[in-house]
Amino acid sequence: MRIGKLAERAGVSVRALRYYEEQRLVIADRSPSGHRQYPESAVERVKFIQLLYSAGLSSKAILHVLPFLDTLTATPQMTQRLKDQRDRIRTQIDDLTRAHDRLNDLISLASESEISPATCSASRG
Amino acid sequence: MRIGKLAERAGVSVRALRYYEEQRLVIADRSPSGHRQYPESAVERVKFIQLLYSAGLSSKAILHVLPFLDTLTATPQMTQRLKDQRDRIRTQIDDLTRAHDRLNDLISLASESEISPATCSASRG
DNA sequence: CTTGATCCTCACGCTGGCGTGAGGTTTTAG
DNA sequence: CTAAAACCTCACGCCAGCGTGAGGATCAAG
Repeated sequence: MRIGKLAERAGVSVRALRYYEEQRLVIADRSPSGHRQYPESAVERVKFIQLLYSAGLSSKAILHVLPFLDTLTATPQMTQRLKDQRDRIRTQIDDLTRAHDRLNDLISLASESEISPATCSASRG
Repeated sequence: MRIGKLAERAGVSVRALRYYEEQRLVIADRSPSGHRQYPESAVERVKFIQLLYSAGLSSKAILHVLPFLDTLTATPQMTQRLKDQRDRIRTQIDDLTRAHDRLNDLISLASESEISPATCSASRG
C-alpha cells in the first residue's frame, strides 16, 4: 500500500507518516521509483503510534517501546520502560481527574450564580 | 508579597509568573520602583492556574475561565466554556485510559516473554 | 556606603509534531 | 499521449510555555 492510502486508513496525514519514518517508528519498503510501500500491518502500527502520541509519549519513548511489537519479546529494560510509561500515564490521569473535579465544582457554582433568584427555588426544588 | 516569594510558595518559576502576567492571568500591583506586589490570594490563584495548565488548557482558555474566580458569577457563555473544558478533559482521560490499558496488556505479554521457560510454570502456578 | 540578593525589561533560544510551499518525478485515468 | 493526481526530497514556519542570559535598577543588612 502507498502512503496516501495508509494515511487515509490510519487517520493521519501523509506528512505525519513521513515524520514517523524520519523518527524510525515506521519502516517502509521502496518501489524502484522511490515510492514508499507499506504492508497491511502498518495500519495497526500507525494507529498504535497515534495512541501513544495522544497519551503524551515522545517519539523517542515510542521508539523504545515499539521493538516489542515486532519481536514480541522484551528485555527487562524494555519491560521497565513500558511500566514507567504506564505509571506516568496513570499520574497524568490523576492530575486530569483532579482538574476535572475542580472544574465540575466550579460548574456547579456557576450554574447557581446564573440562575435568577426568582427561579432558584423552582429549579432546586 | 514579591515575585520571588510567590514563586516559591506556588511552586513555579519567577519567569513563569512574569509569563502569566504577560498572558494577563495574574495582575500585580507595582511598588513605586516597579517591583511586582502580590496579595496572599495570588498563591492559590497561581496553583489553580498550574492545575489548569497541567490539564492541557491553553493560556487563552484559562483566561476565559478565570474571571469567574474573581467575580464568582458566570455568564451562560462562561459556564459553557467551563463545561467544554471539562468535557475535553474527560475525553483526554478516556484516551489516556485506553493507552494505559494497552500498555498494561503489553506489560503482561512482556513479563511472560521475559521469563525463561524453566521458571514459567513455577511463576504461573 | 557597600555588597549581595532580588528585582526589572528586553529579547533570543528551545522542543516537538507536524503544516506548508517549492520544485521536480511517477503513476493513473481517459 | 496527456493531464491530473499522487509521490518524492528539501527546508523553513509555527505555537506555547517557559529557560536563559544581558545589562541595569533596587532593596535589606552590616
